[in-house]
Amino acid sequence: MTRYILHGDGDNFFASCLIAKYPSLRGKPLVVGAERGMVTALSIEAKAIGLARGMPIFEVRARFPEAVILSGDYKLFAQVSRRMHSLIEQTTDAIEKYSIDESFADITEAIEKRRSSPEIIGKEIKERTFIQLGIPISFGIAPTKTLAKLVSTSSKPNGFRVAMTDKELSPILSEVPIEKVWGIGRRTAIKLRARGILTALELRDAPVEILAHFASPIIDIQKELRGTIVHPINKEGALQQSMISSLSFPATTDRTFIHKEFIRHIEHVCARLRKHEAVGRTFTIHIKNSAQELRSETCVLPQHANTPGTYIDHFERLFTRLIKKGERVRTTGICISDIIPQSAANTSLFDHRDVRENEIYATLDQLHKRGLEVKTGTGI
DNA sequence: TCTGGGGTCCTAGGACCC
DNA sequence: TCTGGGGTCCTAGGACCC
Repeated sequence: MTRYILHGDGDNFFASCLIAKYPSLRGKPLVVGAERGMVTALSIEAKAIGLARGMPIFEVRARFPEAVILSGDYKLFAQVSRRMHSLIEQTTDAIEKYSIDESFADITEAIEKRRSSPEIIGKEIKERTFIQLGIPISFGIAPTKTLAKLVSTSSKPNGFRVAMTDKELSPILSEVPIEKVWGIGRRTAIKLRARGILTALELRDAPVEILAHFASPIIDIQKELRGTIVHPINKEGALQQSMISSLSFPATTDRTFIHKEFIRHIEHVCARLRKHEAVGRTFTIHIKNSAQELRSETCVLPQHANTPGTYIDHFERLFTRLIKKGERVRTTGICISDIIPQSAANTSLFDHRDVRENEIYATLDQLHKRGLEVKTGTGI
């Protein structure tokens, strides 16, 4: 049975949030990203004068003195994001928060229950979010997530569009270059183009023989473009599969500094694990050097854990293997995966030190919750 | 000890997304 | 064009077991 899938996507989300909070910014060429030294978001006016994402901030200052340059306010963005999500949730609980400024929702039941239409229900959501949040969000309604994303994008800026039939969808798909289709990146686009597939419409209508040369994700995308759901709505609730912390700095060969950065990453991710009452087991550390090469080392812990001491024990071995003498390092990062709920971990296997460490960190987390700043060292 | 086949975990990296 | 931080999923070789 055909479903009505809604996709909501904030327009220039970071810039729009800041404009909603500081109305005096409205109409100005606003650039967000001062804290990273790089443009991460732009207002419409900033795009109009030729600014683009990824541009270094020093270049913006030099070439566009009229631009207003701000740092991102990630607490504000997260807050607006949560509200956007909960406003859609008033219509259906079959909702997936896909990213900070995007949500998918299945509004089929809402339409049936109220004997209504996708146009009416969708418009309601659109108006509700615009009035409550004061930021433009574009919405698209189509039979699958892949199609809904293309439809919402085609409706920008501040748009709303329903496209359920071939007749409605084909003209939209014919305007979409192949690399703009969700899941098709630069590499795959090159291969598809080599076989004469240039648009979303051409991918939808491509014969099986041609797609046989490609891996299954492409076949899935084609199904979605044809209106068959391959990627269902993922409701909230599941734990993340991995947690990452990484940070860049001016390239250095200072091993002590690099080491300290890693320890901070470990403490950071462990704190997040504990916040989610989760534990992880697969531990990867990575660096990027001045030649932009990315290298990593991985190990699997004997048991799941969420306190720094356990990770630091294994970290020393990985660190020695990873860092070459005299290498100029500009990014360090760690990733903890194989994440499961703490309750599902076999705590009876914890050794005594783990138990002790867990108690200590539980106390620290409690203090932290009460707003007391607690500085931890490098684990126990 | 080698020969063979099959399964699973570990590890490193790639491609893609926002 | 790889700027930057946080994610997902897939692949392929090697280790190790039966």
